[in-house]
Amino acid sequence: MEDAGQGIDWRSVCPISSALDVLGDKWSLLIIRDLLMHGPRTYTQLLGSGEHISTNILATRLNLLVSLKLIERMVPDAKARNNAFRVTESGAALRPILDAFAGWAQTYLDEFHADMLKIV
Amino acid sequence: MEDAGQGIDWRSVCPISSALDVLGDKWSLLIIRDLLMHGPRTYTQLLGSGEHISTNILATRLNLLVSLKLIERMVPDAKARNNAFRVTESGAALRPILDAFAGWAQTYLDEFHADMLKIV
DNA sequence: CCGCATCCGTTACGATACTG
DNA sequence: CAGTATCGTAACGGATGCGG
Repeated sequence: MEDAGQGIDWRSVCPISSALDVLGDKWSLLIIRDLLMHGPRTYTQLLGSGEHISTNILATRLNLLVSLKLIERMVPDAKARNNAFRVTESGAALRPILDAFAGWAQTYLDEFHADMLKIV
Repeated sequence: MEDAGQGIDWRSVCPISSALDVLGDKWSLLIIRDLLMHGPRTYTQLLGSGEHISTNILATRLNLLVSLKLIERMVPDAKARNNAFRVTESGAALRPILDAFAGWAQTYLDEFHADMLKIV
């Protein structure tokens, strides 16, 4: 499958809306988070990441993120086994956004989620 | 319904994960965007916003965002008719994140979505 | 074993009709 | 105007199977 933006139904021409068409789900940004925090990680390593994503969802998300070039395989033309994923420039550019989400949550979600980590 | 964080199943203690437990969907941040761009807006005005959210989804999201204090009604104890929603401090604090999403999309989604607005 | 794909029950979403 | 009720569809989530 060599499609790219075809997989996405862009709701409008608004850039914010378009960003959410790609990242507006519960898993994509967590995958990016794991790759940014730990460096390259394999499929199985990503499966073990704290929150519990199921196998089919992870595979689907990884394919989408690869097709949109937010992440890539370390060895492009090797077989999947132990061929870790890493962020591209596009994915790495999301780091400030993830940091901002963390700060926002610590400030404004504290009263609703007392167990949340205070320092990252 | 006077619940708050009970409505949310927090997946982990990670602040990023927790932020996405609240905002990790296709509509919540778009509602915040509309309120930040246009100021207070009524239910019907929000319904008319470019992307087409359906009535039940909007009502559900508004209730969740109110319960988590990201938005509030202009006149707390008045009836719903013409009682617009506005962002609280919590919701307003998301403005830099939305701006960052816009910039990211314009830079990295351009090749997949040529019609996207270049300037906001 | 690792990296998925498939099957299937459950949940969320989305469009439309309808109500106070 | 501001929602709720209903119902069909799509996405999710867990279990399992299977090739390399």
